[in-house]
Amino acid sequence: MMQVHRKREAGEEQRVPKQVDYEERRLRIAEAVCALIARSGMEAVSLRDVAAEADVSMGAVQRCFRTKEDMLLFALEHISQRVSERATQRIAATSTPQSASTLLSHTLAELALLDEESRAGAHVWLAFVSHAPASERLAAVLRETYGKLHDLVVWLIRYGQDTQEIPPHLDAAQEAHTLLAVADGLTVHVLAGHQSAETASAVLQRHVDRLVQ
Amino acid sequence: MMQVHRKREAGEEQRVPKQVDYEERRLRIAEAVCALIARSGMEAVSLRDVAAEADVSMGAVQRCFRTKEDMLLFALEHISQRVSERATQRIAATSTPQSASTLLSHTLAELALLDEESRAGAHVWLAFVSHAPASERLAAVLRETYGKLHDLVVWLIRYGQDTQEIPPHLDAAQEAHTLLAVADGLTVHVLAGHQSAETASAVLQRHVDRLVQ
DNA sequence: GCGGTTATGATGCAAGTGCATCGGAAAAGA
DNA sequence: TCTTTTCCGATGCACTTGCATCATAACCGC
Repeated sequence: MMQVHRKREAGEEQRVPKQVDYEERRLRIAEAVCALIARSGMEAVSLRDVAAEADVSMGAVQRCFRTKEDMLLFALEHISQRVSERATQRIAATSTPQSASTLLSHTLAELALLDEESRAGAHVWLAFVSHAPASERLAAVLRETYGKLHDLVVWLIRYGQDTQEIPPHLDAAQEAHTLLAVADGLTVHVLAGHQSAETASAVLQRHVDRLVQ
Repeated sequence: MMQVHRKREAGEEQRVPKQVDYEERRLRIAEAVCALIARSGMEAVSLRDVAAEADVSMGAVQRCFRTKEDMLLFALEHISQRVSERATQRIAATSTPQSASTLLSHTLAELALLDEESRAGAHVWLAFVSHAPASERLAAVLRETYGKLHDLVVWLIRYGQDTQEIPPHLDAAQEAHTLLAVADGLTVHVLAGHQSAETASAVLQRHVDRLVQ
């Protein structure tokens, strides 16, 4: 504990400083893991390749993470957090109150990871889902994240019901499940090349539209 | 070609017969691959483990498939075919004409791989989707299968429109995309432990119900 | 029967894996 | 300035991987 970051106080002369920011390094490695997964799948992730991708030595990777599984777990937590964060920010950032409909569709589009720069995230996410049965710890993170996202969508639906955009007789939890399922399914379809991102977001939009009627 | 199965005509005395049914062996190996993927993920699939799981020698595996990727490809084609087959059979097997609604929900439940014995299939399918970017050949199979499934659902929807169960103004292709997305999304959710198979099929059922109104 | 053909399972091999170890360099304390 | 402590990155190691090779064993037409 008490991990103070003392790095780079003085003028580090072109050499990497001795004491490095661990948190930053971890994130950097997590990004490298995601890039590798997105490029060649999860089974292509080796400590060496990760180190090379993150442009650090293998020893540094091992220092940051005790085992490979720890590293993968951190990477998953990283992108989980980023996804939830982005979604909630999208909501909180709207200074002018928007309609529940647009809020919903924007949030879900965010969650479906349809835009190009989220493609990698989609890959990583799916890779972890399909790897989950092999690691209970990964599975736990996935469950937790899904739980949070579900709660978020439920909240949005209830908000829509409060503003009378969404029929009050609908079961918010059920609708949230369906919406999340559509989003995830579209993610899969885009990733599998069955749909383009454009048609996918159109499908999503239409589904939300039908909900608000 | 002209691969006649002459195996096991005489009384094979406890020793494996010399000429073996290749097709059967391939299938057996494919099953072993699926079992391994379902149990421990795709990166746990090694030729040795597959051979052990299928209870054949490693040489036999190498004889059946020139490379590991060929093996995986065959396994994917195998389960793809099984999934489509099961779905179409579900439709064709109904001697008494059923309502489009029940046909749709049954077919989609089949495609969502929700029942317990399809769990492994779901795993395998998802593993391949997340592995697809690393192998164009796998991706091609996925696209083709998704295309077929999409056509199937479109056909069902049009059928429902013919029988006036489904409003004629709906775009069958679009609805099919949504339905498939819901099915796949639910597959993901069940696999990730976010939903139980029961709630998932309830969600699916409700979605179909709303379609037919 | 019997050579010829073919399938078989064991073994070899180079490359790659995750992880442990270690010499030495930088920071801290005197 | 000199020890001490911390920490980094390279190397080593035991193991697994996918694939190639090979002697052997079973079937075939003759």
